[in-house]
Parts: sequence; structure tokens; C-alpha cells
Amino acid sequence: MEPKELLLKHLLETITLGPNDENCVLDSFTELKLQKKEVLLFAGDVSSHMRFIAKGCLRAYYMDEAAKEHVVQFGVEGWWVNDLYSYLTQTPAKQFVQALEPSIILQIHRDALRDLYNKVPAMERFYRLKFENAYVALQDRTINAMSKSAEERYLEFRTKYRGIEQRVPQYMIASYLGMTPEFLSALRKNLR
Amino acid sequence: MEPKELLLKHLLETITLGPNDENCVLDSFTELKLQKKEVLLFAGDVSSHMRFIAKGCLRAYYMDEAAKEHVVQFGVEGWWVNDLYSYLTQTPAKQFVQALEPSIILQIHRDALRDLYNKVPAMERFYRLKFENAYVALQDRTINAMSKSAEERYLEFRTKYRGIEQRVPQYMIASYLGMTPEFLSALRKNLR
DNA sequence: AACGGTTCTTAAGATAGCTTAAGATTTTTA
DNA sequence: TAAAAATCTTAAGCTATCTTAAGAACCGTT
Repeated sequence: MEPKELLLKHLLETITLGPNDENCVLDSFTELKLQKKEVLLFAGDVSSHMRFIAKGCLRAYYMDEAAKEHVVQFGVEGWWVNDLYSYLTQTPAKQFVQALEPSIILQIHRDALRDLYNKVPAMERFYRLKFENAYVALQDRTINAMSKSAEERYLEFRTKYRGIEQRVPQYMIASYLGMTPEFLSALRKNLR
Repeated sequence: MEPKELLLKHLLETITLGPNDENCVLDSFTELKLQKKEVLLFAGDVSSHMRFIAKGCLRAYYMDEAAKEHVVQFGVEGWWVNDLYSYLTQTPAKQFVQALEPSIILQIHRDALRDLYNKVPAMERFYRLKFENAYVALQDRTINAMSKSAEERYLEFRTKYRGIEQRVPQYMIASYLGMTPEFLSALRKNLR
């Protein structure tokens, strides 16, 4: 399916759009192709787009003081990726966003989105709902991170992100789950 | 200040409301007084209100399989408390919401809020922005939970929630930070 | 087919954080 | 104001997870 078709389908799962609206919305997005390993957003830059993954797989991660990477989020087709903090506050991003596979992104500029909110109120609703859901999912993750063991976190990840486990290196999953790759490796061995 | 004045002031920090809107909005909220320890939402019930704290201090917490409490959130004047998952999905709450001090709440029913979104679009904007901010704050917390030591987490809590530390028992703070009360106690001793 | 890079595994020793249990302190209630 | 309840501290031993270091397996490229 065409990238913009995918986006439209994605939007229509949450809101309804009149035929005029559809064009107005889709025209606000631009397409972007990424190679494997290509970085879409650098820490230090200000994120000024909301980004929809039409194809491929990406991760958001940051580097701590010791230059160690911490994966914050994975995303595949149908997900959105960004350093939302940077985007929402227009301050330099703390996170990198990087393609883990050749990928196709549809992005909309902040200013264009602000216009769109006024032209097509359903889009404001779309993002309100999106943030509600994102919040709830993140709260779940936070609770898990704080109260569950490494093994429990891994098992939960496996069932929740079944597709993703096969597509990204294991050491990035360990990082996402807040444990060392060695420990994840040992833990997996124990499960068998 | 009167509870509804406080709420209005709170809303006007984010959006603008016409004089008609103001009444329309405030009339949609109802006031609720809580004694210390009184429970506002029980796990198992469905949350059907968004709740603004006009006065007092509350916590949201859940109980795990071993009947151990985990504090998910604190709230004081000017904050909102809820089991958002339950509210948004209309499923039984996993969390309790309980007053830690005598408190005054302003709450709006889900149905009333839906009407309000249509009557006063600025309110839809208000909640979109609220969820954006909530998401960003939570992401920060998640990253901290996963990549920082207990001591770092505690120090960050202290600076970020200065007011709250004095108002709630230390063992609840330990729970919020994902550590045992004994460990927090020992950690605090080491800081001196 | 072989090389360099990337990813995964294994294992030993170190440490942060947990458990348990008991006593000390503070707050609430009678 | 004394008793009861709630909260906080201390300390010893234990466990989960990390660190380091090395080698094995699996790429993708020439």
C-alpha cells in the first residue's frame, strides 16, 4: 500500500474525515525515505515534525553522561516516533531517532499541524486520543519497570511486541528493558 | 480561594475562555469533600470522572498479587488525579485513589466532558495539552526509573516535588520510587 | 570462501538493593 | 495523657543484577 494510503487508513481508525478534509490532511504530510542506520533526528536539534512510520523500523534512544545508549522506544509500521519532549517544548532533543531498517516516514511540520488543528478539528481530536493512549501505555510500562523483575519485563515485552523482537538486535531490547545484554542473554537461557 | 476559582485560574493558564464559556465549563464540575484516608476511587470500579484537586493531597496506588501497595502518583492542589486507564477505556480500575489529607475535589463526568468538548472546543485543546505534558513528564519518570540508581531517583524526586516530600509518609515515597522503605531510610542516612 | 564487523553467550567476581526482624520514634485516638 | 497505631530506623544476611573479559556465532561485503 502507498504510504499516504496507510496514513489515511491509520487516521480513519480513530476519527472520521470528510472528503475535503482527507486531501487537506494528506497534503500537509511529506514523505521521507531512510536507509538502515540513518538518523532522522539528532540529539541537540529541535524536533519540529510529528512522524508516522509507513514502512520499516526505528528506535529512539539517548546517550547518558557515560556515553551509554538507552533505548526509549521502538516503532514499526503504523506507529509514530519522535522526541516528544523536544517537539512539544521546542527545546533541543535529548534523544536520537534512527532507522533500524530501510524505512519510509510521513511527517508533518509543527506549524502545518497547528494550522490543521484549526482547519480540521478532527485532527485535534486524533492527537488528543493518541496522547491519551500513549499515556496509558507508558504508565503501564513505568509500573512494570518499577515493580517487576527483569524476567517478568522480558516476558511481557515478548507478548506485547511480538513482531518487534525478531526485527531488532537483542542488546537493544535489553537496553529498552533496562538491563544489560549479558543479563538478558543469561535470562533467556534459563527460560528454556 | 474558592475551589471553582482555582479551577478557572488553572484552566486560564493554558487556554482562553469567553465569559459564556466560563460558566458553561464551571457548571459542568461538581465539588466533593474528602476526609483524610477516604477513598475516592476503588480498584474494581469504573472511573467516570476527571478530577481536579482544589485542596489537599491524594495518591493513586495499586495492589499487586501479593497485596503489596505500589504508589503510582501523588497529587496536590492544582493537579489532576485519576486512574486514566479505567477512565479512558471504561474498564474496572486497577488503582485506588485515596486522600492523604482532608481534600476538596472538582470533578466532571465523562459524558459531561464529551458535551463540553463540543460546546467549548478550547476544552478539547486543554486536555490535549494536558495529556501531552503528562506524557512528557511520565516519559521522564520512566527513563529515570530504568536508568538511574535509587539515590539518583530520590534526589530528583526531592527537587521536583519539594512540596510533596513533607506532606506524605516516607514509605509511600519509597513505593513511588520503586524501592523498599528500609532502603530509602538507609540511603537518606548516607546522604547526610 | 574469507574477512571485518556486529551481535550473542558464558562465566567469575562485585555491588546495589531486598528481606527479615527488631526496636525507636512519631502521630492518632481513646 | 496514656495506649494504640503508624511510621521510621538499624543491621545482618541474601539475591538479583551488573561488570568485565573473552570467545563463539552470525552477518554482509569483497
